[in-house]
Amino acid sequence: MPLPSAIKRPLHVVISEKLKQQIDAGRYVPGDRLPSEFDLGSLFEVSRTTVRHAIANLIQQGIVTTQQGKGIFVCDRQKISFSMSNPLMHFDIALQQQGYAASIKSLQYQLVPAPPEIALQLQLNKANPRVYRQEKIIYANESAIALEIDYFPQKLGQQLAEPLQQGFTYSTLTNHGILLQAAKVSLESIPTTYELSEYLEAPLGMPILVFNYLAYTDKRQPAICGKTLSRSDWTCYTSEFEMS
Amino acid sequence: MPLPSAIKRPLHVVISEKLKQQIDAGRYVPGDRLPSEFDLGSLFEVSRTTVRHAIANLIQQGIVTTQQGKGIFVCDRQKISFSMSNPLMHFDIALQQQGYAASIKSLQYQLVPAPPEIALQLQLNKANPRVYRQEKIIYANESAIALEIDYFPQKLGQQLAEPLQQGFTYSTLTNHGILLQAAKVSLESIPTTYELSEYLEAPLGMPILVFNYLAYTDKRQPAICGKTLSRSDWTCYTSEFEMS
DNA sequence: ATTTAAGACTTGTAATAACAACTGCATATA
DNA sequence: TATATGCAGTTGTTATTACAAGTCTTAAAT
Repeated sequence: MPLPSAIKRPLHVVISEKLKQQIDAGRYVPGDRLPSEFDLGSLFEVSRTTVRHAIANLIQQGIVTTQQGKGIFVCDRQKISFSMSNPLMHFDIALQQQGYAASIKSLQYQLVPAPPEIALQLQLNKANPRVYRQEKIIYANESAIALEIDYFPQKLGQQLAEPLQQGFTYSTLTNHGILLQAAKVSLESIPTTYELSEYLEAPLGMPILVFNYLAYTDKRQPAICGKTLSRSDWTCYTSEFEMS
Repeated sequence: MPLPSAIKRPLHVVISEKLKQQIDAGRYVPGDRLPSEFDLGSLFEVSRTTVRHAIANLIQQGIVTTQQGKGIFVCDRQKISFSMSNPLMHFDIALQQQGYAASIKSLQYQLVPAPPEIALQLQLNKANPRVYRQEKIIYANESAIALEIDYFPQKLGQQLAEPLQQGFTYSTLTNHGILLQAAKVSLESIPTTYELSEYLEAPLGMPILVFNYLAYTDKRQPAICGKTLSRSDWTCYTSEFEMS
C-alpha cells in the first residue's frame, strides 16, 4: 500500500482557504470588494460553479457577504456586548454606552392563549390562561440586530400596552415601578431559519444567539418571560461570578 | 402598476420549505432517511442541482445531515446544558448528571510564549511571559462536543502537567486544592471554520458556542483563562441571577 | 435640467452532464 | 469459512450553459 499522501481536498475548499488567507493577510480588508465570480474563475482557473461554492463556504463562515448586482464584500463587525446580570438586560443602555442609536419596532402586541411552556413558566394556573405576546425588532443604528419575543401576564400587558409597544422592555418596566429581583436565563445558539433571516436581514444559517429568560419581581413570583434572538456577528453576552 | 403579487421565492427555497414542513409534521422523524436526491428531483420535478441546493439549505438550518453513499437523514438532538455559575464549569459532572459518559483527549500541552491578550488577562508582567497552552477535546458518549483551549501560568502548568492532561480542568484543579473564587465570562457564537469542523466533526458553518472565561483564585489574582468551543446543537448554558 | 432608456457588469437561479467516492450487498474466490 | 470482487445506489465534485435580476453609468429623450 502506498504511503498516505496529502489528503485530497475539494477544489472549492482549496479556493475558499486561499481567499481566506488573503483576507487574513490583509490583501483584502473589511469593506473591500473581491474580484467578481467570473474573474475569480479566471484567476484560479476553475468554473464559476466552483467559485460560487467557495464563496458559499466563506459566507457560511461569516467572512464575506454578497450583494446581487454589486459584488462580494469582506465582512467585519465588532460585537456589541450585553451584560447578563447587574443590571439585567438594559439593552438600550448597553447599546447607547457603546455608541449605537437604540430603537425598536413592535411587530406584534396581542392577547393570545398562553403556550403550555409559557403558562408553566409564569405559573398561570387558570383554565385557559392568556398572555400578551410581543414581538419586536431591536435596532442598533438602523441595523436589525435582534428579534425579541416577550410574554406578559394579562393584567400587566394591559396596563402597560402603550409604553411597552414604544420602548425597551426592561426600561419600560423599571420606569413604571416594576422592579425585577431575579432571573433564570439560558443561552444557546441556533442557525437562522428563513423566517428569522428575513426579520434580521441575515444570511440563512448564520448563527443566532438565543437568550431565554424568566424574570421574577418577588422571590417566587415570575413576572415575565421571553427570549431575545440576536445576530451572533453583532452580539455577545458577558457576566461575572463570585463563588461563595 | 399591477398589485404586488406573492413574492417570488426561488425553487430551492420552496422545496426546502416543503421538506421542512413534512419533517415538522412528522412525515419524517429524526433518524429517518429522506428519498435520494434523484428521487426528490423526480418527486418535485426539478433538477438535482435544485434538490442539492434545497438540501444544503436544510443542512445549514441543522435540520438534516447527509452521509456520502448512504443518504439524507433527519437530525435531532436534545441539548446538554451547562451551568455558568455555582459550581463554575464542572463539565464532567454536568455531563454525568445528564447521563453521558464524559471523557477528554488532550491534543496539546505545551509551554509557549504567552499571546499578548493572554498575558494581559493573567497579569503576567515579566518580559517574555510563557504559559502552558492546552488544547483538548471533550467527548460525551464518544461524540466530540467541544474543543477547550486553556492557558495556565508556567508554575501551575508544570506542577499539574500530568493530571491536567488526563482529566477535566476544573475537577483537576479542585482535586489539587486550587479553588476558584470568581470568574469573568463571556458567551458568543461563531460559525465553524474548517479547522473546527474537523475537530468537532461538524458541518462547516454550524454555529459554535464560545465560552470565554478568566478565573480567579483570589480577589484579584487571575489563575487561568481559556475558552470552550462547543457544538451548539449539543449544548446550552444556563444561569440564575439575583439583583441586590 | 430632469427623466428615461439602454447597456455593461454583477450575483442569483436552474438545468444538464459526467465522473469520483463511499456504502452495502450479493457473489465469486481462496 | 473467510476474504475479495463487483455492482447498484447513494452523495460529492466540477464544468458548461442559459437566463433572471439587481446595480451603476452613460447617453438619449423630454
